[in-house]
Amino acid sequence: MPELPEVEITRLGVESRFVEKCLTNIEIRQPMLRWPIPEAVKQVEGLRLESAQRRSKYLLLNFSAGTVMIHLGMSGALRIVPATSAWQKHEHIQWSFGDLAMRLHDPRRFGSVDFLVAGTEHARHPRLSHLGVEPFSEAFTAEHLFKCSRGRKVSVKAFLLQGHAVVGVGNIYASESLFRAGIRPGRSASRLSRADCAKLAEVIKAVLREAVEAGGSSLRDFSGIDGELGHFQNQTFVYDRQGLDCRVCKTSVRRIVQNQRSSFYCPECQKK
DNA sequence: CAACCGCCCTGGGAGC
DNA sequence: TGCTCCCAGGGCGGTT
Repeated sequence: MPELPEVEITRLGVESRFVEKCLTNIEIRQPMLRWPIPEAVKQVEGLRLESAQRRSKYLLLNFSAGTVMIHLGMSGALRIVPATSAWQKHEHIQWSFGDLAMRLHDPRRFGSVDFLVAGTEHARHPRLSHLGVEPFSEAFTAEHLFKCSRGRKVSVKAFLLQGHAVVGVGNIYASESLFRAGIRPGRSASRLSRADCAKLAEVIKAVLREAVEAGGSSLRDFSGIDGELGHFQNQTFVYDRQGLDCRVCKTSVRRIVQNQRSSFYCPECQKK
């Protein structure tokens, strides 16, 4: 399930392989993903990939004519393949850089491919304009989290997932961060103290950084562009561990459902 | 605006 | 063995 660390792993892979290379061909096999892939993505054919950026969970591939914006949804991954190799099931689009190509593999097709014409600021794109701050940026502080959570009656878990305050924290890393901060997922965001926010900001950065170092989480579908699996899922404290002993205090980990989504927590370690 | 819910999609697992 | 049902969940759109 691609969250920020998985997208970052993918970005690093694309950057190391294809930046400065010429995108020789684009082939769309399944134009209908989350939204239809716009014809305009073809405009970058024949151009050099200038840089690979990430904003939230979006991968931004910059060319002189514009930016290709890729979202991996919840089952997407980019794969490196020889440009002429046979299409595999669930591979929807191919970007060839000479003999080597990159394909989007996404069984559930919750991912998307969009195009931003050059000259439009990334931040002004409707999908990007309402996003919160990047967790690794200087703007992500305890005070920022505190301010954003004022008046927010939603649970702190839902608050983190919304991405209005900070982006990139999905279901796995929200549960893990709240565990490390000792905060129950069901607690109202509005009731977080300054100290809670300080702790939460600190552990979110740590969890995400550790996940990037672990190559991300490969629970079901995710792998890096060379097929390498992440191993963060083996070191989670609570995520997907309902009924198992808490790694810290041996209490049984609980699973609850919030906003139709699973949350995991230790009732002993998370009392706040 | 906030809160909430339904929907998109497929594979995998449980239960019968 | 195969069927049916349910679940995984990010993000958007509609409603209250």
